[in-house]
Amino acid sequence: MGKKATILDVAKEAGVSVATVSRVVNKQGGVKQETEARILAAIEKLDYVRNAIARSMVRKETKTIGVIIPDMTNPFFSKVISGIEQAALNDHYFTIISNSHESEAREEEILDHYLQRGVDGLVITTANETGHQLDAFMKSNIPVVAVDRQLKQYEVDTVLSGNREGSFEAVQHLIQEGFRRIAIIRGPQHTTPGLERFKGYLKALQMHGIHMEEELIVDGDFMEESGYQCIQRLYHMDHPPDAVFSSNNLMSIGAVKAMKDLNWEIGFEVGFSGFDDIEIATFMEPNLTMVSRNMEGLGEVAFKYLQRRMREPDPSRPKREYIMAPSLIVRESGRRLRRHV
Amino acid sequence: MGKKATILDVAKEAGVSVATVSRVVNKQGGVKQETEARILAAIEKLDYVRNAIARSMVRKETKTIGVIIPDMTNPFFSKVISGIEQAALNDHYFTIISNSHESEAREEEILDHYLQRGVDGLVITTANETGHQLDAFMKSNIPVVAVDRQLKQYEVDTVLSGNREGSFEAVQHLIQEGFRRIAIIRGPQHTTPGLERFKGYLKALQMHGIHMEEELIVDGDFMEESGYQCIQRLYHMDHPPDAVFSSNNLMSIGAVKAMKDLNWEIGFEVGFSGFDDIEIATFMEPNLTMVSRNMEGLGEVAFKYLQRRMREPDPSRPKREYIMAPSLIVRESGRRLRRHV
DNA sequence: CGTTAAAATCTAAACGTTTACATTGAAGAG
DNA sequence: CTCTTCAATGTAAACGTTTAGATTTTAACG
Repeated sequence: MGKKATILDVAKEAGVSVATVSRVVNKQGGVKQETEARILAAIEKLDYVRNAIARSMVRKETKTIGVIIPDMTNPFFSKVISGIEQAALNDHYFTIISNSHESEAREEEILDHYLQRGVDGLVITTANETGHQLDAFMKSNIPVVAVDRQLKQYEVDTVLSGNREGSFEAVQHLIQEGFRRIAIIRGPQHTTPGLERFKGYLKALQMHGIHMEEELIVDGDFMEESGYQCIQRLYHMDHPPDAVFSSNNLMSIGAVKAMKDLNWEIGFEVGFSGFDDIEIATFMEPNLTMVSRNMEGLGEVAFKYLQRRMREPDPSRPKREYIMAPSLIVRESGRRLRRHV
Repeated sequence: MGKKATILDVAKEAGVSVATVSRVVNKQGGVKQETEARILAAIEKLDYVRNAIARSMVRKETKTIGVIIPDMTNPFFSKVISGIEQAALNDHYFTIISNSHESEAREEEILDHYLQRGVDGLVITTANETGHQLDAFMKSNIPVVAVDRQLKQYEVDTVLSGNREGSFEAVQHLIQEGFRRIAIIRGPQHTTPGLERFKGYLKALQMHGIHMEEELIVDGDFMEESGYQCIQRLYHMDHPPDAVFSSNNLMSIGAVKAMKDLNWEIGFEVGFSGFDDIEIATFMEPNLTMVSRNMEGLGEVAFKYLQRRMREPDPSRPKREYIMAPSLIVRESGRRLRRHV
């Protein structure tokens, strides 16, 4: 196993200059058939493969985009990433992915790495929407798009889902089915999804003339365990709610687990709906009414936005905001069920 | 926004040579306190950030590893990747991830990209265990480790789970609970997990003197839909099985869905167990007995193996094989339940 | 055959680092 | 005062491409 063949080796082998080889490798045309054939043969013979690093060096582009999300183990993010990666690869871009674990420090570390590495673009679901962690990044004029959360300090394209609309529908559905004392398990209020979904909840109550009760609002952190805890809390209240809306997938899982453990029967004793569909939704008895969204689609749009910025860099072009409408999948958990005795 | 500052700009600003700057940036020592301070100041002033591309160019390493898996939307893989990424980032390596969608063509495309990009190592769950898709890759002496599937044509480190042991235990458990006509939904037999899990099934039958029935062996492709179809087929047989073992997570989901649709009551009419735990396992009534494994751990080990090869390249060092033992989580679906009438 | 235009090819600089080796200056030894 | 040593720093080549501009070849035409 000798050294790797370079473009110079190929040039020598084919008896031409490196420029000519470069032209055929890049399919730029302007090379005689015969010469091209000779070069192709040399490439084949020497197992030449073009060094993308050297190429990036002179072209000043890496054909790589960075993606930072809190946790790719969350099905929502893994699907979003999958959408991004798919769209990117079709456009011959690579995707570097890192988990921030919701840690701002980790996020900055990753950003610094990305900066050194020189990604052509960045997709981020930030751990902190109001922070300044992107200062250095912005200075270098690398396009950024925010997904699912906003970047309040910066003017960047953003791809969101209709958080407010989604939770509004889910809660309204509970109301229409006759539930009145509806609790919400909120997500962190300093995040867009957390806050907006709460607003949707409020709006639904208001539109139907239902008085909001402070004690029916409990706070989780978008993780499973907190969903579990919140249900425990609600169940043991003096006047438990007659329905619960959960603000995200992981908390819904925890919530449902708790209800099962408490034998708090969904549909019969308590109504339920939640944001983001989960695998278990269709398996439960009764099955669960959920807000569903096209996660892969979200990722695709994010890449499309990024792509545009990468192709036509123009910092003065105003930022765009894309909001993808979610849909409510009505199943049974939002209905008032009565047991046939 | 002017051009980015280079090491030369910093050198000029600080009134030293690029070599000295390089030395402080790389913390190599041998630089006078005072000089270092001046250089640090210049770096600060110019917002200098070292260009990793140029660095890679001369160091001939990219500090990047490539990961190819069939589908990161599958919770198993997303967890494995998460483990890899975590371990890699701790060691200051980046992780490039691509989905092959079980397509060999896609896989080769990705490999080619990785080759050009020059990853320092590769972790792969290959779409085709007997193919020659890595020929080009191997020529360049880049370390490779296979995860969850083997690379039959190549001598590479491999990280697997105890597929045979896992399914053996799961099936044995069914037997011990009194089931006799146990069907298996197999995965593709040209993959290690597919084949080995089948072998575990056979071994369990054999050890307990149970005669294997051809018709109880049905083939899926590790995807949800095939699990659904297989159950349909089994249910409508003249003599349906009294228990079913499913070879992977996605097929288990499909299987359970089908059983629900058919009203084929798990635990009462039919026993069930499956390889890889799934979220819904604990929510079902009865809940499901499953083989569970430490997926993040699998990823971590994969990186460790890769790391060793990257650090101490020695093609003659024999390949290693790590097999992580799974554990059976006994719940109710593997028991014979009787309804209290 | 000479001229010209177009096509094909070549030359060499540039990209931003790292690093082997060279140089400088100062301290210490004799 | 000269020689040696060592620490600090500098010089320049190398990494493997791309590409603008220069040069050569070919084809076309009269």
